[in-house]
Amino acid sequence: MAKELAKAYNPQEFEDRIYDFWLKGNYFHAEVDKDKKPYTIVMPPPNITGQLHMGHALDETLQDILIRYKRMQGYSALWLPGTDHASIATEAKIVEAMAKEGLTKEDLGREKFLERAWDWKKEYGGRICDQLKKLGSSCDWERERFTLDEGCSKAVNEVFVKLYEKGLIYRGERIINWCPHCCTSISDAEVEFSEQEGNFWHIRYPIKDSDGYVEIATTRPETLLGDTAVAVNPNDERYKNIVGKMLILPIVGREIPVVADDYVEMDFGTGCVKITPAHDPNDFEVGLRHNLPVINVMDDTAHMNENAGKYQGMDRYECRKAIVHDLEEGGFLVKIEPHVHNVGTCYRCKTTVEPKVSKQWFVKMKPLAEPAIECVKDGRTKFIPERFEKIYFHWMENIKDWCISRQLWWGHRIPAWYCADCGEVIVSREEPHTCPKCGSTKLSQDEDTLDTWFSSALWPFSTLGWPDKTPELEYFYPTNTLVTGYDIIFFWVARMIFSACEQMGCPPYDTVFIHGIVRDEKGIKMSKSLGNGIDPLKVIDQYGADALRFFLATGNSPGNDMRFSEKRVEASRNFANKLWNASRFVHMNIDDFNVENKLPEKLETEDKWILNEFNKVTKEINENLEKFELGVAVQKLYDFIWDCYCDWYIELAKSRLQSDEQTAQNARQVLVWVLEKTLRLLHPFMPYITEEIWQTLPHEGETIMLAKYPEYDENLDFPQAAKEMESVMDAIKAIRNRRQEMNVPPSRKAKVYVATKLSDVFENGSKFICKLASASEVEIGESFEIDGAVTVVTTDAKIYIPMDELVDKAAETARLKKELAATEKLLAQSEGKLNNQGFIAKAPEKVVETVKQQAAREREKIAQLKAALEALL
RNA sequence: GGGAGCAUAGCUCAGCUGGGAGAGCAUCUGCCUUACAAGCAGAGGGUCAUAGGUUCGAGCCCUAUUGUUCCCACCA
Repeated sequence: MAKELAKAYNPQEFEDRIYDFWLKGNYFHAEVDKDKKPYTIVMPPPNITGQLHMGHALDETLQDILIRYKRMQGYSALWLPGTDHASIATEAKIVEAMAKEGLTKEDLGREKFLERAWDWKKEYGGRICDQLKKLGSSCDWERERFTLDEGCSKAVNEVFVKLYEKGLIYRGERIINWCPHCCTSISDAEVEFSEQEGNFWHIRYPIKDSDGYVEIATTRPETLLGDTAVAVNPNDERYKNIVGKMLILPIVGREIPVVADDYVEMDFGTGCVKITPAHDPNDFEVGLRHNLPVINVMDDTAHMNENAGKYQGMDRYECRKAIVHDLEEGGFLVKIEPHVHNVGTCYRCKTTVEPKVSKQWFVKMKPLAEPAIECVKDGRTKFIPERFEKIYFHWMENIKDWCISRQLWWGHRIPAWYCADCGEVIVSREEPHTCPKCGSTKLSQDEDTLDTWFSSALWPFSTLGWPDKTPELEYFYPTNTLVTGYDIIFFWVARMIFSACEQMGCPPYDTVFIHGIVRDEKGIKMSKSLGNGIDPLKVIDQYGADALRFFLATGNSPGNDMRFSEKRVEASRNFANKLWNASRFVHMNIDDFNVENKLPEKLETEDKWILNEFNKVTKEINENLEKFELGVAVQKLYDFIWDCYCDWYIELAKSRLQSDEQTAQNARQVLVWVLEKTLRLLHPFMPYITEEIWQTLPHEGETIMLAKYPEYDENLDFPQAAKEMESVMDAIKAIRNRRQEMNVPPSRKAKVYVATKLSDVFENGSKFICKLASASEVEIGESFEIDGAVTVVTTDAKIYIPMDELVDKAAETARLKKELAATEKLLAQSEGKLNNQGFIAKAPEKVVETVKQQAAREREKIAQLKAALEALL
């Protein structure tokens, strides 16, 4: 490691080196250690197809802050990384690549296709992990997992078989969402609704053996081909007489019945609804109730099939046009009304999904949802922020069965086999060789794979070795915190919770820490199609990972979206630079001496002040971190480092560093001690720079990563000294302010007279007033009578600066009067409170005391101001 | 249709269990004060969306309203 700091802060020069140093030291690795308490985070596995984006950067940063904090607190802190096979996304990518070679999946066959997929995974699957490393992520790479690896696959089969045996997984013909582009079923959660402009086509359906007709309206005329009834409300007087009669389906000529069903709303449209059980979820239900035939009129790519007669082969939208045309020709079309409606689209490819009857595998959700609701209700798992619990409950309470089979090859193949001879369905952990029912060996495995989310739902325990009883599982499970965006609560969080409750008997973590999404500078969601995404790697190249992390941590409050802001990344980099330079200053002053990282016996007032401040901020940061208020914590650290340590303490220490050896040595020790502890406080947020600096300072241990996280220490409380120091600091600020107002350059020094009751305090502080308030000399007394002086009043002092030629008596008087009026107003407020019986009686004692002190200070200041005014006249 | 978030300085946002409004950026002024101009010292700028209510006390709690964003459901 570096022995000294480079002149300029240049994160590119050390970030990679430090990451390697951590890896070599194996510091990220967490072991089962009975002497330590475990703290576990499982990383939301990024897709192997993914490239690091700002959303990952935020998610990873928050996790790394938490895990580093806990590691420094002495936990055996495991952050378990991994990747997701992302069946649908990856398969699409490979199909796309093959298409360039003029190949299709079918050309290659399942086996060869999977070989290609695995090759692709080997080549690109690790890319996202390398990118995570750039951020400084301290995950345990030895324990890296993949949702399709052997262990996870074993867990998947185990769960599938167990649920099947319990009757919680079944196979059946249901209406599912079909994506004609991805050519697979997708779950309800994977359908996104988007508003689209369309039409209502009003169509006449003639009544058989009559001149009459009924009028229906539809947004999808092509589904007419699959109509098997028209429904009306049983209470609808208008249609009572035709219930049970037959209609002639226009164009097709098929006879379909009129049925009565409560599902139909009388007030909407014409009160008649065409029923297409094969292509609409509601119609499907109606069809079941009335025993209607189900006629599927489309194939897997949403082209019309053999049931569509002359329309066979047309795409669904071509067919729509053709049907409308033919209806018009046949005189069936009454009118066309423009209509905006919500259309379900595939979350991946945005193609309009086609509801379709299909034989699929489902998870029965109701029994699984109950314990998952319970564990959040009783507080075993809590969401931060809490409001997401409502969203979670709402989803869980209204959950429908989960369609888990996908017509894809890349994924966990469904562990079900069918007997060609007797039709027996065999669900088994291992491949069966004979049918247990008829003994046949003609068994074939189900062609489908499972929804990607089925395997990620098991992630918190499958990655720790389940279903085997491993020591890791025993020790690290249940995990502690899950960090993720609100956008995948349904996809993932909810499914993890019910899976864990079912398989493990307890929820997978105690806290779900939710963050928002990172938008672009204008507040628009970053997306590939808009091209407004900002590449975190480029930001890291330019400003350093620490700056990016700091920005992501500060801009953020739990559950809320944030905007990317290059200006703020730059400000974060500037903060790192500030810390860097402060550290260089410390080095300049300690390098030629033997300085221990230990507080000296004798502490000056300013030492006590900085220690008091440090202790205060340490306490607060710990509290904030425990409550997941990372943004608040890091803001406080920023203020402490910049304002307290750099702008004040270093400046206060400068004169001492020039003083006699013992005085200087004491100052050096305090400088080092506070800096070293402060670096620890900051380390979880800015791991690289803190390690780089820490290594050059006197320290114990190999790495700051494993240094103990500072805690509140009552021995560092110095309230009295802190107050005294602040009196002097107030005076300095007030003098600076006055000089600035009068445009006096710092180079022009002036003697300062301080009239105060706290003569010891100011005697001690006079060197600071000289240095920091451009005073040539400070004289302290009870009172002074000085002509032609500028007067500055603070609570504890009345200060005169004789600068005859600059003093404008009238202006001076006006200014003092203004300040007097302001202070009197404040005092009136304070006294108002103190005279209020309700306040005295009901406000906490502490608050009353504070107001009393305020009032006293205000009175003091008013007295000073009045005296100063009098002196002027 | 149901639900949620947000509304605070010119801009972007913090503000933790109610107890004298903050930061970054921008603006203005003065400084190369030997760690830092990616800096130092100062200044201006806010009826905390609106109207009620609870309370000794409200940016924070309650009710309503307006604007805005999002989630869920979905009537053919």
